Amino acid sequence: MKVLLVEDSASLRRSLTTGLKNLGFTVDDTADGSEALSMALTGNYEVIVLDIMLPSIDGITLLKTLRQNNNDTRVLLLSAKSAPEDRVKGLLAGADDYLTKPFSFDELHARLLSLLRRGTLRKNIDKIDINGITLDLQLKTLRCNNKFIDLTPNEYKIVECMFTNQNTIVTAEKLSEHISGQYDAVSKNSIEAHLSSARKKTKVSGGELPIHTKRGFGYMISE
Amino acid sequence: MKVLLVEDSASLRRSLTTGLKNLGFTVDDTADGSEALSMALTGNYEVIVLDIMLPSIDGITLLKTLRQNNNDTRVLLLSAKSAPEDRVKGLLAGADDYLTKPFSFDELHARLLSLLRRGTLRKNIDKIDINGITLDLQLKTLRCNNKFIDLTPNEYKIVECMFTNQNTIVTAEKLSEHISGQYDAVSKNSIEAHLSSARKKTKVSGGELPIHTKRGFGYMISE
DNA sequence: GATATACTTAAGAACAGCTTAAGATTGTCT
DNA sequence: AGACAATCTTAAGCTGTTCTTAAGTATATC
Repeated sequence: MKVLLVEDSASLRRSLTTGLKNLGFTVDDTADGSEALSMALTGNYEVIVLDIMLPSIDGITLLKTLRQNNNDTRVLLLSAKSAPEDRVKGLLAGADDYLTKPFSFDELHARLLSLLRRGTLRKNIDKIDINGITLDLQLKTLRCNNKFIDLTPNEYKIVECMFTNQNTIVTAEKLSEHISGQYDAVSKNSIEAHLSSARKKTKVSGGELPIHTKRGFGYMISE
Repeated sequence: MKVLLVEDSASLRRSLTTGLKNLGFTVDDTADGSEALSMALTGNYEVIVLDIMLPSIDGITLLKTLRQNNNDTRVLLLSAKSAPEDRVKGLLAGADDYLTKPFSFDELHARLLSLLRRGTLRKNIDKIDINGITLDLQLKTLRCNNKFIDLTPNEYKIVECMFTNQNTIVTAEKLSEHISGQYDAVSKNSIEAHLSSARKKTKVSGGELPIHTKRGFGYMISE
């Protein structure tokens, strides 16, 4: 698991490097912005931990340049600023997560793991295929045996949420939130009804929706 | 916003207490470790500011005990030592942040705010392996010899509680509370039945649950 | 070996999830 | 605005699973 650490404080850089190496990561590090950029573009890293304050090129500019070059390595920004507008600016520039100094090493570790776990990259993937059932995120449709399956908006959102969260248990509450944007706006029974309908439609087309019920816990797509 | 301040120096304790109260926090304070522990377990605090050097129980031990009791109140450690290994030790024991004496009051303030703001991420371990039996906290499942063992919700919760409290005797009452969230909602016999079933299921998969009965006291996972 | 404690099993009660259909809501078209 | 279609929500019945209880069996400790 290759990590690039870009941080200009020598002591912090050193302690993070050793900490991450102890956890089994392969770590390259640099203090310099322009060096970091060339490393990022060529080094094939899983994650970049990027400080905003840097000599030669600042972190935000570096990140933007990276994204303009269609590089979608996941980036975790480090910053001394905690103002919400800075956070927003960082995320708009294409950061995947944001951590404010001072932070605990454990928190950095936790966030790195969560970034690495996120199977799907931020950049526009447009199709997800699972066992011959294809979800087209652009066309908002499901395909199976070359037949298009028409889903209603809520049915689609349920399937989308499941397809983008493989190997994770997704609770009914989470699906509800994904549908409406608010907590608990859509009842559990309503979700059951939508899912039931979506399953039926795929069955009619000769397929089977790979969404499995983990009774008592939620739903899951595995493998 | 309730804060528990644990600090044995009377003058520092007094000045921090008044300072925090002026900032609008509700502050309880104590100089004694064992008193602090009982307060922490019952007082429902948002944050605990904890000095390491204390009479009766030291801060690290206190913190570990707290975490063993599944209490995940955020903890900011105070220490006179600045050596990185002390910092690491504190964070490993379950601290959320670490501050070295001497510190400015503004810095304490800033860190408290940052602790309160962030959703506690410390609990992000997702797998626990004991003697070849792996508990997956994400997938809510148990693995053994590469076979998945499906547990019912209550069986899972019992195993989870035991796996996250190694080297500690866990009473039936505690398991009951972990299952239901309330005191004494699930009978002892019911827990025995669930545990029996979980043990049977692992045996069928060719393994053995490492949960041992401490007759008269409760259950324990050792080593 | 007696006794208390823990384990196992089986049966009924309670519950979670699925399905269907009916009523409510929303949006669109004339 | 009113009518119509599509979609969403809710309720009710059904099924299979899980939980609890209780009675019988096993086991540790004295």
